[in-house]
Amino acid sequence: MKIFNSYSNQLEEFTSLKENQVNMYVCGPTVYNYIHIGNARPVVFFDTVRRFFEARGYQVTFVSNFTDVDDKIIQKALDENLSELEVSSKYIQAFLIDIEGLNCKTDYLKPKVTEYMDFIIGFIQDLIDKNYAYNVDGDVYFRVSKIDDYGRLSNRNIDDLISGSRIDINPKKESPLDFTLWKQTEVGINFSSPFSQGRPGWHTECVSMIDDIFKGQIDIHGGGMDLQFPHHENEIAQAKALHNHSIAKYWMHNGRLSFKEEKMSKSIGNVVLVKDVEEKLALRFFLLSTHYRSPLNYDEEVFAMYVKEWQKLENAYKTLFYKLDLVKELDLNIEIKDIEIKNEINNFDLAMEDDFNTANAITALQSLLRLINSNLRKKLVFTKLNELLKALNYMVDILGLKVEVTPLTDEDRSVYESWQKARNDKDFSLADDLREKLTRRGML
RNA sequence: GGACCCUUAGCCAAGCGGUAAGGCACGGGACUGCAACUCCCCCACCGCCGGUUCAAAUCCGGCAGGGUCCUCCA
Repeated sequence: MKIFNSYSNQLEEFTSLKENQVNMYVCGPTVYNYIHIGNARPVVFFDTVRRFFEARGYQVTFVSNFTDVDDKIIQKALDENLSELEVSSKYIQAFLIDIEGLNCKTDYLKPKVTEYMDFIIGFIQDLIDKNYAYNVDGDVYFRVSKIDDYGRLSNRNIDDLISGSRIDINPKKESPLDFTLWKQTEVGINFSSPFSQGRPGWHTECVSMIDDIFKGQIDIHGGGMDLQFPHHENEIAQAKALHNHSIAKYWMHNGRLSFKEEKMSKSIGNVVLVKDVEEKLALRFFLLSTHYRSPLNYDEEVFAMYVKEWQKLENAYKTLFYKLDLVKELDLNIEIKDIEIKNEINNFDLAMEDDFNTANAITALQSLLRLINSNLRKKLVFTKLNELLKALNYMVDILGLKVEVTPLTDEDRSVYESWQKARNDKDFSLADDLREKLTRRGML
């Protein structure tokens, strides 16, 4: 399996640090609002990565944090006259509902900054003790100059960064490149520490959590391309300072999602919230339709195409499943022997192994759908149909596009028979009633 | 000012030196009580100009258009 490693800037063969085990961490949301579809891209993508590793038999430990200490949360709390904790827990709930709708697994570790304060403070103290950080009037900064290959992950050199500076220089910092580990403040939620009353900087939370949870280097650290600099660069700097490693063996970054070629942002007013999207799994389909490192552009017409794609998948899945269940021929444990079907699975796997090329994996899925549909209109061969269903389940589980079906009851079966009979008898008004019933049941 | 990326048919999108996958839409067939679903066929010389090569969408250079980032926040 090949993964594009942002740290080395090239495609690398994947080998896990521990056999059959994948430890991965993905930067999670700052919980001060509902998430938009751009926020959903990394969530859906890395959920798919996880699913693929699991399908490959790896034991995956998946961690993604909630940033629940942050200026925006404080602002929101002030605006709505709530506590920061009330704000963050509201949006954590909302986040989990949203991603569940996108069929993302939610059984992962979800550390929160508020629950990690002691550890974060200890982590910062270690940096100070090792002389990688310094305290100026209660603010603690990281001394970037002590890290020799700072900029490696995001591919930039320090001189460019300094000369390219457009922001007023903070006179407290030794160097404009230094970043905040702890900020002294009594505004909003704050904590006591040996440095001052205040709160931690954003860049230090993920690395602290990884340190505590995994106790060492992890396999994969993921997040949006926009986090590469400075956030991930700064995380690496801290890990290098304390542990002399780059946190993760593989760094993965997904491309941004834009809206009609524009950045999706609240100031432009073009935000599409996940909770407002009706066809959630069509959204998942859409998000996986382009390779994860490429930019992805959303607009209603393009999305409508994927709604159609999703429905096509749904139709084929249901028809196949119910055709088999109708005659009690479902066999979910069948072994796939058919060459043609094996071939599609192989194409699917090759695509996923190629740096998670979901676009090509979807092509294999579509090809399988064509095979399914054409077999459904031929004389039914149950072994073949069961093999097709098994293959479909395999792909759809990995992509997280699972279609909901419920096993039929004998009553369902008799309604179906009556429908067939009515059609044969040319009793079309009865047939239409029954068809309506079957459609509502999801069988047609 | 600096760093970097993208440009493939009406639309979405693979491709990474060997002669353009797939999907949607369109058009033509088929299936069908009506409808939906579905099936088959058809549909591009890859932004422009030059270069390298036996061979380029794929490599190099220039031009045009679009986008991202640059020690503030995520």
